[in-house]
Amino acid sequence: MSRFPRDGFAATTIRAIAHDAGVSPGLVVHHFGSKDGLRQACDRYVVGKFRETKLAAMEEENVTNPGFAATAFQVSGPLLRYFGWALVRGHSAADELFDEMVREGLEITRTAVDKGMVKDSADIETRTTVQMALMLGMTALHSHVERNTGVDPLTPEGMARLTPSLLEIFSGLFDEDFLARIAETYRAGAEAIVPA
Amino acid sequence: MSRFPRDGFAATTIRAIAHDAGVSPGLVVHHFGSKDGLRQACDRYVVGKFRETKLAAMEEENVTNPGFAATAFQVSGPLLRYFGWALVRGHSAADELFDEMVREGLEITRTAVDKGMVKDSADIETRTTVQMALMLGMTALHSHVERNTGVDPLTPEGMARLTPSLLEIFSGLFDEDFLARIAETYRAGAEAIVPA
DNA sequence: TAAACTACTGAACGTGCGTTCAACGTCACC
DNA sequence: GGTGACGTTGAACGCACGTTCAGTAGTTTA
Repeated sequence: MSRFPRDGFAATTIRAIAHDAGVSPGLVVHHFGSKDGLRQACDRYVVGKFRETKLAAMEEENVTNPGFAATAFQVSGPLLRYFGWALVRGHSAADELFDEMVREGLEITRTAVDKGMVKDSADIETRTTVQMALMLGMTALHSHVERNTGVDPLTPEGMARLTPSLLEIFSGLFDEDFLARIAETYRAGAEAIVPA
Repeated sequence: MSRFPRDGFAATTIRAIAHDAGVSPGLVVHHFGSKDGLRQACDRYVVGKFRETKLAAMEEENVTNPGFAATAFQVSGPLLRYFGWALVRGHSAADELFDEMVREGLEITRTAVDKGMVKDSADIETRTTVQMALMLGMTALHSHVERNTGVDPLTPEGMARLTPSLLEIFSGLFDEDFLARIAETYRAGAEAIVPA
């Protein structure tokens, strides 16, 4: 999980993974069938964990638009790093999760529009998809954000530090009162992570 | 340039590239020194082309915030696809171009803020960096946008179709009059690409 | 005309990879 | 105590890769 996004699939050898785990290369194949089987197992694990956290976040009704940002606080860095990698590489499990997130984001947005929290759109499906791609795309480029701001967006501290900017950028989507409310929610969340 | 982003670096063989070009594997090495030399030559070419287009776009003062969107209309798909790939893989040439784009974006934004076109921020550096990562990150996830909307954001048609959503999403950053003005500019640009 | 250079080939080399497999120890179960 | 299943090893196999190199043909230079 840590080697694949860092070194790439082909450059990551079964031997290296086995060495990390303190076992023999043969055992890795014995358990996962092949190198690709191991990658698929990683996919399943990461996507599963992501899904869990996402469900938990939605149950708390801790959802705003983009719903993702609320989730991101609670998903650990390596998981996000792997998910970003899998998205760029087009792994089917990651594809499905992306589509699922778009569908859920759409549902959430529609509800929020009905309640007057989020502004309507001539093409809400496209807007939601683009928004999801923007947010997840930024996580895929986390290293560049880190180099230019000094904080890694894949850490809770980073997310807390970057949220004010994200809220400014997306502010046009929200009703003013609602924006003030979620800004306050985020501020409280951020302070819990990085005490002022 | 087309194989690296599509198949990955390691999965792309010199033999396959040579076959595409109708030459022998030896010749590829003869010209570029090594496989990595070829990759660096691709980097240089793409980054160079990108920089040219970017400069041209700036000279026309066809710059809005995000300055990138205006450029994107004019950069071809394969170039953007390669740049997105290089960004995710952290090639040094792509890193440098990203940082350069952030610096220029910052300059443009500051000018626009002074003119009252774009709203000010408590942390304009961070906001601009995040904005750039969002836009370029979306291009790295172009396949997911295509799957969910039916249009490839890396084509002029795709950009034209997605721009209304992008303008909605970023609308909070702009002065209202200015927003109406760039919406009109984009509409004209889009119609030139995809006649209504 | 001779020499040097350049573009290019195709066979060969060595390496590191994913994968296979026979063998071994350790349990649980009958 | 015997038997089978399981986790594990390490040596070995075969393959595909990046790279090398001697050689050829055509073109430029002197």
